[in-house]
Amino acid sequence: MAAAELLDIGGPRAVTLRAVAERVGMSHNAPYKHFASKEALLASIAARELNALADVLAEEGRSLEEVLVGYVDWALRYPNRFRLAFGPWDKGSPDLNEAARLALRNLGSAVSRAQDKGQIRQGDSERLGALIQATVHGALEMELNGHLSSNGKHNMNAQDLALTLLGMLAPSRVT
Amino acid sequence: MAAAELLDIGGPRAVTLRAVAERVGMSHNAPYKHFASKEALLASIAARELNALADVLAEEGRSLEEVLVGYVDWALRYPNRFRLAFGPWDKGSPDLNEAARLALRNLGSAVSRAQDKGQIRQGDSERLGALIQATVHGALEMELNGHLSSNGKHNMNAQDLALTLLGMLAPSRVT
DNA sequence: GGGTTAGGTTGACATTGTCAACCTAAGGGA
DNA sequence: TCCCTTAGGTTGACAATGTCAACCTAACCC
Repeated sequence: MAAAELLDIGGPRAVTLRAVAERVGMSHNAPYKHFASKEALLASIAARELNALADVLAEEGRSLEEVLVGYVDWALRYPNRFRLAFGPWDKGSPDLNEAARLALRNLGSAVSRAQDKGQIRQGDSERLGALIQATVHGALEMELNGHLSSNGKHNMNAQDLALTLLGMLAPSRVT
Repeated sequence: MAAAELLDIGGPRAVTLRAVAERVGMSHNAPYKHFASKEALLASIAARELNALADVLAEEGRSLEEVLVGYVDWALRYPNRFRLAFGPWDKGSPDLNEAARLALRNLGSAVSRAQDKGQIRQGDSERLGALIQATVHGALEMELNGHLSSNGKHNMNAQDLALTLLGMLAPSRVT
């Protein structure tokens, strides 16, 4: 997808319908033969990215820790794709919402697996999964927006925070 | 600030230089006498909002739990201000970064106070603070973007997740 | 009193999303 | 075989928007 490349190179501002059209060697209105609007185009690549992310998260044989690190790596490598995929979607297209749900569900199942293996404490796995999602998501957003490094002396990063949370979720010996 | 009102009413798309100017009863170029660019205007209201948030977080006599709930309430009441304040700032203006640091520092001191009172476990307070920040931030963003309610059966919300995290950070009895 | 300047105005321009009208070639039924 | 639909593409136009330049005016200071 040409739009995703533009997004990677020049950020969201560079993703203009005309630039996308030119990049594919077509006239400025060609995109409208494939997408109803710019919003639709963006939603399309967002869904694409979310599905790719879901695949990564679903790879078998990975521990929860590895899954989280993979997630963080992906987001840091493609910050703009990450922001687009999880950004605000006024009228979420059905497949976009579906992809988001799938990605989060795959993360949730990794959490369940970790619980089964006794790596993190028992309890409402759905809530635990949401908690981990929120933390990783927030840590990523803060790191990407520079709200983490500017914070304290030892510059923290999203991966640190994710693993810290995992440590705190370790099964407490007595509680 | 007229821009903030436009932001509340019509979302980010409604915040246009010309609309702001018209709302103040001036010509379409008047804003340039006060702000160098639209970016600068947005950064200005973002800094304003962050300072207001910092004040709320700094109110004395509030427990960490109350501080977090206040934070969540503010973000949910003014979603667009929240997104703008913590959004990506390419070239962060100095006062904007300063305001962000202040808000986060106030949250951090609330964390330290909670540690002193024995409400949450000891340990690197800076890291714990960042962890809480990340979780609340991520939970808010997910709730605002509809990634939380669409997730599971019991519809979770940001406040739930924040309080859940606090519960997990309670001092473990034996560890 | 004259000049500087903060604040405001009008006019213009490039960019960008979007709509409308037109075109063309592929294919499918009559 | 011929017509007709249609997917995909093109050009031209338009409104909205950020931004620049030029001009204007009143206040204020030396």
